[in-house]
Amino acid sequence: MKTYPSREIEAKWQKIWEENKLYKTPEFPKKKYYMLEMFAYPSGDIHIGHFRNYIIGDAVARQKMMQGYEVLHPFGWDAFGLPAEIAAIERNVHPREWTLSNINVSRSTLKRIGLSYDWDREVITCLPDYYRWTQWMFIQLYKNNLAYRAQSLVNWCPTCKTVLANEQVEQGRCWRCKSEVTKKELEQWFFRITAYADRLLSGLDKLDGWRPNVKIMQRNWIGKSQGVEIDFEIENSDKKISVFTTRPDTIYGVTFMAISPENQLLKELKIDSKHAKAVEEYIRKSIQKSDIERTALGEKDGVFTGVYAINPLSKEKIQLWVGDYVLATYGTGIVMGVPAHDQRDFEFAKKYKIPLKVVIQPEGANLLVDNMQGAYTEPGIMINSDIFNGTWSSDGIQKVNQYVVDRGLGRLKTNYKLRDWLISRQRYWGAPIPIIYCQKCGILPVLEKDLPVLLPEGEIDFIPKGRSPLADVPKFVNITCPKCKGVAKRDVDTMDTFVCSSWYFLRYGDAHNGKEPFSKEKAKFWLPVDKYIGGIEHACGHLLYFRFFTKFLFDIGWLKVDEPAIELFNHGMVLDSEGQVMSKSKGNVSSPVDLIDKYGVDVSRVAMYFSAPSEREVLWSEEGITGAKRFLNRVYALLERMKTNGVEFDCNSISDKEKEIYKHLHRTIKKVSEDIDRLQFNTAIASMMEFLNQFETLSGDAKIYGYCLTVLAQLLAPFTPHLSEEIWSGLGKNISIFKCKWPEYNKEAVKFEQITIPVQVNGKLRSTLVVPVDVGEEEVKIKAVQDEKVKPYLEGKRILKTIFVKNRLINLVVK
RNA sequence: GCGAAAGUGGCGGAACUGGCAGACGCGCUGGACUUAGGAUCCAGUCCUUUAUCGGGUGGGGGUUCGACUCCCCCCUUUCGCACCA
Repeated sequence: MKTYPSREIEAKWQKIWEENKLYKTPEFPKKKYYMLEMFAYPSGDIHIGHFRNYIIGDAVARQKMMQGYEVLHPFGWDAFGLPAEIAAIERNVHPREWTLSNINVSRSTLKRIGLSYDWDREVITCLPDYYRWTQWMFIQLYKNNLAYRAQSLVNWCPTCKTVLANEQVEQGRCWRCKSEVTKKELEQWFFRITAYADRLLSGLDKLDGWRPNVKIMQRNWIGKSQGVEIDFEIENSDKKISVFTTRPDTIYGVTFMAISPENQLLKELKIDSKHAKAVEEYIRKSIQKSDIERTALGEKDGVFTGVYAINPLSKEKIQLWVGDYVLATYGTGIVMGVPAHDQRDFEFAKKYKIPLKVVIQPEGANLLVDNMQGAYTEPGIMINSDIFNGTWSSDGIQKVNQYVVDRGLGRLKTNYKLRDWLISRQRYWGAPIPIIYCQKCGILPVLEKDLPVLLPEGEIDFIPKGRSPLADVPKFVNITCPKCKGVAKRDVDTMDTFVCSSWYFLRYGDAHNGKEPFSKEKAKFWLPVDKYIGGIEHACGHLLYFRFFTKFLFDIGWLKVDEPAIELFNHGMVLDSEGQVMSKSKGNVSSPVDLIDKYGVDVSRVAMYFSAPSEREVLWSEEGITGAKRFLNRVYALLERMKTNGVEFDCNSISDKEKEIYKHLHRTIKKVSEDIDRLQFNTAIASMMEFLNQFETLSGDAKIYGYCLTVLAQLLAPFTPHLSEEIWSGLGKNISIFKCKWPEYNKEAVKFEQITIPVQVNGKLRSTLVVPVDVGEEEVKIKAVQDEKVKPYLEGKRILKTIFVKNRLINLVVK
């Protein structure tokens, strides 16, 4: 058998699709479906992982088209950002040039794959007609007090020489260059995402179409925890310091307090000369440490300040220590140390010989301070706790809270791990922050009519120096104040790329709007996204940010929905055949271009779909291609073998064998339809292979031949669009297969007339019986008992019980 | 450490609500057709056995007439968070 002419077929159909604008989405169609895949970062040509992501979305989009939906299936480029800038510096070209040329290469690859994108809606975030509206978003956030500038301790990447958002620090390292992240005190712009913490959390409960793991990751990232803030007085001072705790039931066990070295309160405390030097030294050393040095491995350390605090409940005098195991940015930055009931405090106290005090006693046991190998953190009975003695600790939490609140010793508090989103970057390649600093008028947002604030082109030295390269462009920096017309300066930082990608999905519905980011009507029509497909690596970054933007735009009346996507699907990664992540440095990157050059698009697609279910990772090797190639060759050959004309046939005049095949076909329609719904493409294809195996036994002049081929072409169309179109036109159709209705299965035909059911004796398979479908227990039992293979197992035994499941099995329990 | 997912032939994987484990494909073995086969077609392919019997879904226990599937304990792998008080 010759290989089918994939190259010609692909070129032919891609041209026809383009000429007929098959994938152009109309403006306000009757029945909409928004199929979105995460847009691409143009750091080179697209790789095999993109290929997988996009062909998954493409299959869904195509099936939806065939089901009568007008599908919004757009594509775009996340084109600003550090990686492009770094690559451009390495190659000594302008980031813009580098980015746009990558986009051109990648776009033409995507077009060669023949994906069903409406290219008229393409979005490129680094172009002024897009980033103008990114800046507009900033200004709306600013006007609503959700963008603010603050001096704070921020994550600093010493290699990239820029600050990073919390979400961009992975295990203490920069998400891009993997350098250890340090802290720096800087004044920066933040988005107040924490104002939405509760809604971002509760909104997750409504997202039934999101896989649970992403929701769990977001929940953990938001990290809501309810507790109480308790005030401690300082001895010989009128100052008070507060701690946050979720275990107020252990309050009588506090034997020290620890404050983080960065805490500003340290400067206000009166530390005597005996301790001051050691404290200062300790603070200096801690702040220099990287996050990794401070958190991982090493044992906890600290230094005593000489200051004492008073426990507001027990009135005991306790030592105040500085310890860099205390996080500066969580709670109040001060913790109460309960070494008997908190493992961290336990380690710290052991090291510095701080006393332990047991206040929670496990039921029926007696903890002895001297014998404790670790903290006891489980619930128990409160002891040594004055009026609370005898209370079960989990009830004690409520009671102590009440006590504290009633006496004004503290207040209930909810804390989140989620921090505000730091969005300024000291780099060139991003959307400039649209803010003006006027000596007289202060901080002013750029007037909306003056947008975009253009990124200066031309001779710019964008090699990182630790300050934004824009600071060195006087033409950019120095302007007149829009209010007083006096001397003013622009903000010289650019925005985190994740700001650009937080709203791109809204632009697709109205990609060329020059007056607004998007029209409200169009957004109302297209949103929410029906299905969003992308990698799971964005779980706590982009996928949180775009929810935040959606909620914000909902609040200010631009959107009618407050969650962006109904369904989220995270496809698995594509790894090399040894299970390694593909990367340029390892030289194990597979290119989809090589693949489609060698085998054709449809064969490559089938090989990828068939290799694993979509959510699972794929160890990619070309070995799997063979099966896909054979399969499609055999499908193509069906057309040449056909000797009948047309697809009509009379149900009453077909042979039994044809009837069998007809029924098999309808079971296949059912299976494929259901499998596409749950993105189980591997089993959808397997079922079509099974059908093909039977179909091939049919002679070319069989009455149902044409009909079977028609339906098979349709079922295959989401996966092999080019081949399906070719077969379709070969069958005499003169309209695209994607404009024709997706086949529906005949409910009668999918039923079996006869089925084979297993006969078990004591749960072990002994025989099988062929019986009419829906037959009753008695009839099956009679047959089963008489079965030659079953008989020996019944000899001399009594049937105690018969388990019969209709159309499933019969099990005889004997003794 | 905490959280999540997963562990099935030589390999990728199937078995959706407990009901014939290994669909479908790759690979392999044998055969056919061929000057040739890295093309195609046919047959076989979990282990053991000539066949039956028996065993078998990471390991151990349990529930059940019946467990890859449910429950408990353990092991391994991958991912996420990582001193969040």
